Amino acid sequence: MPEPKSRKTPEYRRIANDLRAAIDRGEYQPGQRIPGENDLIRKYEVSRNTARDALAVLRHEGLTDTRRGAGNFVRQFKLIPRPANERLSRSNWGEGRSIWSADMQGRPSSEDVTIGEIKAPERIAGILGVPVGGRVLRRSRVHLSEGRPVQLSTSYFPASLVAGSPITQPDSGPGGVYARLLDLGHPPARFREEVRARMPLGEEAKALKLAAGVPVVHIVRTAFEEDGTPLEVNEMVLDGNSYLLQYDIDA
Amino acid sequence: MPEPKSRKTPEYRRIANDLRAAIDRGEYQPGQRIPGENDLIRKYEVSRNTARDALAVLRHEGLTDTRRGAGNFVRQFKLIPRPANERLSRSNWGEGRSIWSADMQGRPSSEDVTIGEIKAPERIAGILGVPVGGRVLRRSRVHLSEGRPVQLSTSYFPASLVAGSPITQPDSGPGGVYARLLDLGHPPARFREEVRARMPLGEEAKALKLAAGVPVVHIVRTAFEEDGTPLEVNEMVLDGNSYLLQYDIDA
DNA sequence: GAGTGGTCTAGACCACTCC
DNA sequence: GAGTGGTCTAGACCACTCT
Repeated sequence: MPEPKSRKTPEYRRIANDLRAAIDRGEYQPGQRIPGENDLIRKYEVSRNTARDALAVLRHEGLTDTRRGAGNFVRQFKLIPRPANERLSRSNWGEGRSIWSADMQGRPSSEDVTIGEIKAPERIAGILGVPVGGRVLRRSRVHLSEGRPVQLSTSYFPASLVAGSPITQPDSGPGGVYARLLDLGHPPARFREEVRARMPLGEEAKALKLAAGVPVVHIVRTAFEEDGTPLEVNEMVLDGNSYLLQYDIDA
Repeated sequence: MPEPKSRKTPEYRRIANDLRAAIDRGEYQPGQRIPGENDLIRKYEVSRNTARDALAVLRHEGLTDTRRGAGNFVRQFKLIPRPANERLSRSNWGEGRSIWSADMQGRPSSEDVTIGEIKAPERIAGILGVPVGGRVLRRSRVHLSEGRPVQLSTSYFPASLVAGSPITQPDSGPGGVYARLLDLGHPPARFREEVRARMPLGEEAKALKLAAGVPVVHIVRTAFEEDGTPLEVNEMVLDGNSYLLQYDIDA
């Protein structure tokens, strides 16, 4: 067979490298099936576990999807642009469009909205500037794109700030929660987003139907009033392969 | 796709869940060793591969590091803050501090700086507005934090723009390349960063010494002149577990 | 029904660290 | 040297898809 580039590269990695190179060369297009376990067993004369290990490398790199009973398929990445600055500009939410619908080009959708008052978790209390255990309103939702769950979002507000407002209702009305904060006399003036990449927890992987080897983007957004008072903390977990985050910055 | 948890969770997942729960409960602190293959074989009376599969789950979730001959250890996350807006403000690079040293609180370090003129790759040409195959200057470097490689960075400039300037030299001088663009009469006025999360390619994993199951953050930053002319494209690949990206946004 | 991947067992030899 | 994880073999039964 081909020359080992290094005596000590394990067989399963060499096989994985072969397959990856073939994908990069375009021999297997997105959505197409690549050779399966039995193909690799025959071609490379290895045991089943070694063939499996090779395929697992690609799966964990996020290059392929594995479908039981069918095979391994080159994954396709279609990115959802997420222009943070436009999304959060007052001219956007100030005029009856919600942040999320702006995202989806007029095809808003979310499900499993759950709302309730809870005792502030420590990290949220710290950001919102309320006592640990103080009351906060929690709004949780799953956002869909083309029927697929792509984002988990949980917002926290000081309970006293939003009591009795539509923010406590599943449908927060035109312009979303930021427009309602404006109605309450507390328009958000600045936002800060803190972004991390990590692997999903088991629950997140399930809720977002993530394939193995797909990282998530974890965003914590804080909305501030003009005077610097924090109004809302929004924790989001996005399918890392599906999103392209865009930020505009002035020099 | 949906998990048939109704009945049977595979044994290796149950073991992984047990271990994860113990880590979450704090029974194993960051840096501490968790039970190894042999421990699991004895405790759960499973074969070695099943025990290995359980440990692999945690490794691929990024929760543990595996050290050959030593064991599996709870990973510790120390985040490097990366405040994008401050980093890129003119008051920062305009006064002799480089973007990177601002990052590192006065402990700049980078290695393997490679500079050369190349023919513009397609995606770069498209952003910079130069013909495909046109000449661009490429500056590549590896950034270190505490001796550890944490970021790969490759910048592209239209070759004609920067010819003869210190930007073509390994040491671009005080304030870095943005200060030099100012000297050339083309100060950057706006930046756009496009952020994605994905699993590292083999080369990236090696260059950043990434453990298995650690995603990378892929950032493409474009610097624009006041009139919207693109001046530079900087492609960065960051250790996803090490960075906390911070963006400030006005409503 | 044939083929696929998911899980699991019970061995083996090796390279590495130092519990 | 004992213990650890890395790689590999050669079987097995199962659940699932339909290549």
